Amino acid sequence: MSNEQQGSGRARRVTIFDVAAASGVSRGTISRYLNGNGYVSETARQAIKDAVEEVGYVPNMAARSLATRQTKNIAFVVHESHNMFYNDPNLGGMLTAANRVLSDADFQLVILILDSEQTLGRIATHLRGGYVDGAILVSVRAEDPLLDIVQELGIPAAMAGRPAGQSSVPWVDVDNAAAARNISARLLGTGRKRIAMIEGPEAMRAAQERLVGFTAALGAGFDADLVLPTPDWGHESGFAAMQELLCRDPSIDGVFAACDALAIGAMDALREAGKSIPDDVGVVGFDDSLWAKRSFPGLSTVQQPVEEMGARMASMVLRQLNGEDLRHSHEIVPTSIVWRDSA
Amino acid sequence: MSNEQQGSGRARRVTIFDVAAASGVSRGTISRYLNGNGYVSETARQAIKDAVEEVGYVPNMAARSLATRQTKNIAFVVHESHNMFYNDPNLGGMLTAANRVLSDADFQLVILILDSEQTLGRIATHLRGGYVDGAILVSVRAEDPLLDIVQELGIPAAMAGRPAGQSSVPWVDVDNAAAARNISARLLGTGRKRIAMIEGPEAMRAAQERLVGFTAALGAGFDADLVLPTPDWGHESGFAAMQELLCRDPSIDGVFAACDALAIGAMDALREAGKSIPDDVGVVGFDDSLWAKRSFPGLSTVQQPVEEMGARMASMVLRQLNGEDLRHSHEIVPTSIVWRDSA
DNA sequence: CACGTTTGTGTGAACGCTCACATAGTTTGA
DNA sequence: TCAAACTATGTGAGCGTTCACACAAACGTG
Repeated sequence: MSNEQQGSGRARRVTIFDVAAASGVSRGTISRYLNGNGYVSETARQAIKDAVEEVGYVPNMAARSLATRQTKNIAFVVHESHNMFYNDPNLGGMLTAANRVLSDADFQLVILILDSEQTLGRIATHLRGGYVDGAILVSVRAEDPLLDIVQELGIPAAMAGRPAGQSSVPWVDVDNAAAARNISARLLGTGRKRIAMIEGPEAMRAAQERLVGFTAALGAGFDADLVLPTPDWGHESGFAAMQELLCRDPSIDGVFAACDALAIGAMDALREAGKSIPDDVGVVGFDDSLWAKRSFPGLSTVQQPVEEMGARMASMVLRQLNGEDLRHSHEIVPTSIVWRDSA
Repeated sequence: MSNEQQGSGRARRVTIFDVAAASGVSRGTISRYLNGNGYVSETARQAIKDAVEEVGYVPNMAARSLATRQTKNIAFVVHESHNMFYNDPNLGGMLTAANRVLSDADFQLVILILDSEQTLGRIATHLRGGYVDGAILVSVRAEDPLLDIVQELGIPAAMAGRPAGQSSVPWVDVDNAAAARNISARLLGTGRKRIAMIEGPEAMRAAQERLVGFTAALGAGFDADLVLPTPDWGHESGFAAMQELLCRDPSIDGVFAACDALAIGAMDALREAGKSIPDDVGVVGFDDSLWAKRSFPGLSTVQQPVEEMGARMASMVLRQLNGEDLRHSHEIVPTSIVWRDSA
């Protein structure tokens, strides 16, 4: 059934020479046929095709990479410590879309997980060692060493989210301010009078931008006392922030949380305080993560066009591979709102 | 700040020859130093170390792979269509653990997503083209072409879950029957009298095994009428199955669902039927997925030792790389129970 | 002190591919 | 009709490593 040699010694690999022998055509022509450049006659074409089939030839990537200096691999680097990898469907969407775009261009996406100093070194080696032709970076943190590495290497790259420091790596991000303004306006439209915002870590750009949108939406109804930053984006922080907000003003009837996890935490706190959602208080979030889908009641939130982002990052890398200079450029993609039952 | 050449032409790569020139030592010695085999004097060692630093040398993986016929890469192949990638924390745990084990052995994990016929072909090429030395397969489906490819190629591999057909690829799985028996017994221990099971797709081994455990736990209290298979593992199927079960016997006071999604669906159906959980009916699931954590009330379920599984698969691959013959072998790992509020 | 061992080093040939160049036949066009 | 294209093919060199082998020095040991 299987035709590989078993047992003693490693079987000699099938090489382009075998195809040459079987087809009666030279290496050069076969290479041209395989890579689709240069002239190959119809007869040769057919002979090669049959020979490839006959001997079971598969090109050796290492040899090809060595000769061409490219691998047809693109890295998708994920910070595991951000933990988004498992909880965040956004990441999955980006992955899928990027994978599709790259596949179409005959590139293979390889995902690298960054979860320790040791891994950082290995990934750096991976990138500069010529395993990949380009990189897509997601969940990049402020002052990320990865960013420096990619920049220094000068390999084609793209990242999700606006970088914290200055960096030449092109990025794609959503219009946080517009999204925040839209969903806040919609929450306002349900007749709420006292709307609070759980801001997220105030040092982070995304949090700041979302606050801008929130402020714009509320206009005169804005009250700085009802905006509370949190140390992180986590569920527990949302819980604590909501408790604090309720202390400040028990009459709060609407909450915009800067991410879904914060919103879920806030809902838990509200429930514990005896508030009903959405009757007493309307809650909206940001991200459209799994939590939003499975929370009770379903969380109204901002849906990020993650597929779009993934696809754009992929094509940014591809374009750079094609010689375009995309340094310092960026793209902003629009969001939409998913309205469920929490407001 | 950055020292790479900009602009015209591609910069010549730094090779082992540059290190040789800078250190006054030959290629051979440098190679021995880098790979840690053979003799290298302390003086040479130091000189090489300095030279590597000085010229900024990083070994070229393609060249190394070509010469050694190995890549130090292990593939982690995921069926995207199973959609577990995004929803299932189990997968994330396996990934992390496998990554850790492989990193320690100086291997790099690369994740490949299988989401179409086209991708299948590409991945097959990737595997046989010599991009990786081995593969870890998760969410393998019955009659998976991937399994055939891996087997035919004869590359070191390991998979999660007992394969449906016969296959020589070693696998790791949980003791489904024991886990099902344990959690069913525990549910029984809460004083339930009429316990139903939502079995899952009855053609699937995991479903069958869990049924065996369930039957064993119930003993004389078992009633075949209260076991219902479903067409798939989805939430909607759980909902429908629960409705059917309630028709058959409205006095049901306990439900064991063969996976969390089914359990969540069942809970929704129970709620709709006016039953309170856990007072009227106790519900338990299987998997400890995100759904279980965020459901309301929190779902009591079986926790799979995913890290353990990931680590074991990784070391299975490593051991095969080391020459061990693991074909037709397998390992069973024990589960634990996470008791929340749904029963 | 001659001889085997251990320690250390350099060199040529792979590894399997692509690319540039050389060569040659076959069309075109003035 | 002869040169300038276009079409088609083969060949040698090179991509950057490792590995086997040859060699050489230093070190016991009988």
